Amino acid sequence: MSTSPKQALLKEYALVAQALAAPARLMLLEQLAQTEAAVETLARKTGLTVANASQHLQQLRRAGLVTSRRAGKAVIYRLQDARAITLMALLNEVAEANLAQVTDILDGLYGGAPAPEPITRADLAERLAQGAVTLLDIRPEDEFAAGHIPDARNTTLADLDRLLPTLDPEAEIVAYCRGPYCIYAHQAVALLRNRGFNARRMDGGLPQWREDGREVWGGTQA
Amino acid sequence: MSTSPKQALLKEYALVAQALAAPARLMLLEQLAQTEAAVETLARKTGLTVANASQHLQQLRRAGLVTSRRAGKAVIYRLQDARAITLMALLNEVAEANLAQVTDILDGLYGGAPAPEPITRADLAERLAQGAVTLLDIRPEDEFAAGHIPDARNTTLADLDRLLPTLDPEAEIVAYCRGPYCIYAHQAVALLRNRGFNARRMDGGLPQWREDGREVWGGTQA
DNA sequence: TATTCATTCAAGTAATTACTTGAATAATAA
DNA sequence: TTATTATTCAAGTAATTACTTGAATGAATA
Repeated sequence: MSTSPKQALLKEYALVAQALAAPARLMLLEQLAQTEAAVETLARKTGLTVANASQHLQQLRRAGLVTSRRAGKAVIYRLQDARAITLMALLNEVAEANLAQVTDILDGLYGGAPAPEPITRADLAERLAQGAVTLLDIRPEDEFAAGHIPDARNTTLADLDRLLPTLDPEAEIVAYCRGPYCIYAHQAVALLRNRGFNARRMDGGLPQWREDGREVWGGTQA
Repeated sequence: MSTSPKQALLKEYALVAQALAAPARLMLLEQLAQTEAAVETLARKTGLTVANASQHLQQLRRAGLVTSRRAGKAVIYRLQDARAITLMALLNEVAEANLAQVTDILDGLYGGAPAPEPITRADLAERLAQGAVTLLDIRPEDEFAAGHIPDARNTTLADLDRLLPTLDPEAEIVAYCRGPYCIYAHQAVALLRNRGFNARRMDGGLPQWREDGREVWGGTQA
């Protein structure tokens, strides 16, 4: 009886925010926003040790953001609350709008030039329907396989050079990757613009496209 | 050059989440969502020491959520990014949806009965237009003066008893306070229902009503 | 049953965080 | 100028956090 209900509630809300307050956990959530996955997979993708990833995932679970189930020897984690995606996007928006460091880093990806405005998902959907864009999915093959925007071509950054000769120099190119934290799409756009292509980034990534309720090809995520 | 751009960006996003990850700072933000205020005022309202409040406010400023300006001897803090209000509401939603402790505490406010469903702001606006509801603003007088929902009557919890005889026992009563973290409205509704009144809580508080773009009376907040 | 593999637990360390106290700064008023 | 008031700064302490390492658990396979 030492804490008031108000104090107790605030502590719970802070617990949710706390879960989002470490780079390691943001990486894990970004990964889980693509598709559910086992601990070992998540650890490998994020560069964390397995024990460390496990502990972070448990913290996310305590905050109600993810759940887990056993599948044989493995434990599969998945997003429990879709609001996690919205929360992550908001953190990104607040940081981009108010923190000079963030715009500096993003400009740095374009060699110091200001980052070009992204195309909105609504505009992209329209231009895709007209067949007016070449869409590139800059994520590892397994994430592409687990779900991607219709008609997107999958390539990693490393393989992008090889793809260049097959791209129409006149066409509009749009690149996307995991979401607002992912810099692959930025890097792809920077490279393409350097080679004279008309390239832009999609605002957000696949999780946001999915959240919009738009069509997704591949995968079986509920 | 020891950190990649990705790492650096994640650290900034985590900084924003970190700002929300302490009960003290959530209280300050809740207060700032009512109206801008000086450090001493915020410290008094939240029960923090002045030095401690000042330090928390500086942390919120570093995260880009608030700004400050000098006004004579005082320093006035105010919300810098309206997304802070959305973020706080989302933390509340995630916690209510997924953390058993939270529903337990909320039910506790009603003596163990499940917390009654709140009325949405849209529904409330409609019923207010019909003159079909008595609306109670359960916040301190100064916050009411700084802005409130049209036609609301201001009362503190302590004074509610005295107000009871003037309330129509047949009328529908709606109570609201500071926002999703504020429990005054819960407590007022619990008391009113105990006395046989037909009372409900409004979903969210004044900041959410304002965010909706609805009319607000009093105050001069931009 | 014993072995293997994936995950979690437990203990330890270094770093960070919240809060306190008292002094320093900044603007106003006497 | 000196005094007053509001805020910030600086230093110290206790508590918490992230990460590592190695052992323990749980489920599947040989």
